[in-house]
Amino acid sequence: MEDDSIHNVFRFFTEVGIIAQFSARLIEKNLPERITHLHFGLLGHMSRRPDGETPQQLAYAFQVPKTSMTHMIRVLEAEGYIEIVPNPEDARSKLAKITPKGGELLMQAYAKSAQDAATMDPPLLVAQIEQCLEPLAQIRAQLDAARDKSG
Amino acid sequence: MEDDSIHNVFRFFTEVGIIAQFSARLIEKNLPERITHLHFGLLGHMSRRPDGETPQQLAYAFQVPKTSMTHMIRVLEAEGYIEIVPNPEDARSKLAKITPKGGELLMQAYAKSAQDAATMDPPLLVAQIEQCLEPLAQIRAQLDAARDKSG
DNA sequence: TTATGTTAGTACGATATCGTATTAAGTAGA
DNA sequence: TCTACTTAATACGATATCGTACTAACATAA
Repeated sequence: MEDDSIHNVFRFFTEVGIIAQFSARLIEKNLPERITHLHFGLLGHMSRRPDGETPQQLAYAFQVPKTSMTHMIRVLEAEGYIEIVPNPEDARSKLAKITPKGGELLMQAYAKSAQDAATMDPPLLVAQIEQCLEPLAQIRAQLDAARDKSG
Repeated sequence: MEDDSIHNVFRFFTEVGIIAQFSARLIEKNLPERITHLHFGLLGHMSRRPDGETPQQLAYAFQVPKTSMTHMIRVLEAEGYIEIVPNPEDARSKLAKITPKGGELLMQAYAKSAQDAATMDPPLLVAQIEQCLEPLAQIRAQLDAARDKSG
């Protein structure tokens, strides 16, 4: 790879890192005390999987260690946003499912954050976001594929 | 803002979040035990500011609480990657400067990560990266501006 | 100069992250 | 059905994050 390309890759990662941090804050401003953007992501993930997922699957999907996922799940359960039920297919395992209260939280936070985003400079922002959405999705898919090979 | 646009904003944040997490891991694989991608970012930042910056400025630049920055700086200093000197302009304050050892670490980690990125399978989509670099920079600038208003 | 308010950094404590080791359950071969 | 191996989740401990409260230094006005 050429020097210029390498430089661009790092610059890309830097921009992406800053934006990610910003979006995390944007979301967390509209979430209760102990709930983070990762919890929000978990709820969104589960809302698309009504049958529930195992902690293992969730840890993989969010690329965090299993022990961290154990802890996050406990917090969500303690607050009533999800419920943990035994996994009928495997007695070692469990299934985490979103509750109505969790769905409620998800929608509320979504709506409020959308409101916040709308008060910036929507026309410009929206145009630029739409401009990089496809390339970003492709890059992410690529990184996912690379990660599956290396672990 | 329209429903579609809102949806795209969230999708954008999701993609960006995943990519950011990936790049963090990519870098941290090439850093010593206690050093994270945020420390790496700090060193890069300081390398462009040979006169040093105050913890306050660093906390603002990286959008972390002051107390978190205090801790990060301590780790970097304990490992010899930066040095802390009194701020001649303000006796309450300090200046953090990168040391030669810190510059060394920065370059090594940069080189190794570049190597990793270059040899990735499947190969990185450099074209797509370059395609969204400009829009991303503009989005980031816009978010920076919004943040300055709200704190 | 004193009084009042602001700012830089940190001590401290609550909680979060995550690596290592452990337990319980599943699986496969002899 | 043993035995050995693998896997899901967690207990535990070290370290990190970050909110609150504090101290010391600065600034401003009277």
